[in-house]
Amino acid sequence: MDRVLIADDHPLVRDGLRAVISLAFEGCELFEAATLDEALGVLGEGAEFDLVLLDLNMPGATGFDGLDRMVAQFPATPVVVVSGSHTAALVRGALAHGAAGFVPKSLRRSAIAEALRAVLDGEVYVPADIAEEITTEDAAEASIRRRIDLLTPQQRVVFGLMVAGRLNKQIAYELDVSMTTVKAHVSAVLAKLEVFNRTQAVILANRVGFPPVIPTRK
DNA sequence: AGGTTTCAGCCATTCACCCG
DNA sequence: CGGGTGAATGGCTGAAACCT
Repeated sequence: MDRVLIADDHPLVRDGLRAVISLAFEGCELFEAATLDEALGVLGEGAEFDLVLLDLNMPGATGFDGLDRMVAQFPATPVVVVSGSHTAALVRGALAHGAAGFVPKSLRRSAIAEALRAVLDGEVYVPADIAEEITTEDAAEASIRRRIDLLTPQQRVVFGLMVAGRLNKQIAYELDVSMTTVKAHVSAVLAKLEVFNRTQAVILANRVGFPPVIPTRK
């Protein structure tokens, strides 16, 4: 590893990363940036970088847009996200936006060095515990989708209206059937989704992005 | 025949309202 | 304020009609 850019607005964090990298990768040339524009400027100077360590929350960047801009402008440079928080959703989002790895700031020095080596070897690095959490979540969501697949077409329509927040009475009106019919469909949906009430069903729907049904009848 | 859709009837819970 | 009452709503079950 020859050239690394550390992009973080906190000098203390930059110092810490600098110490870890210079210890683990002897002779490595280190560059620093405190804002997103500064980081993009350094990368745009021409010389190739082996790695960028990017903080998601820097001046000029909110959410994943800083990562997006960097990946779009320098697709050949691996970007490792360095973050203070490390929820499964955040890690998943970072990877989806093109990050080559995710390193929590709470990680041990040796683990950070290992993570950077893994990325240099072409791997996508995620801490083991978070990877496990993501795998578990993926399995749970797959299970929800399997259960939703069991619904009949009419049950899916009713479910969609439930997700849209409609009462049984409103669903009955929208579909031009009796309320008891709607209740039967709702009961079938709850049984197939293995939940006890519509609130839990709607939560499952939102978790996997099941679309609400927008009624057409006036 | 078996699955889907529809319905009536029933019970439980929640909430607003009224009355003492 | 607390208890009784009725309406609204959610949910379950059994049964009939319909479709493939």
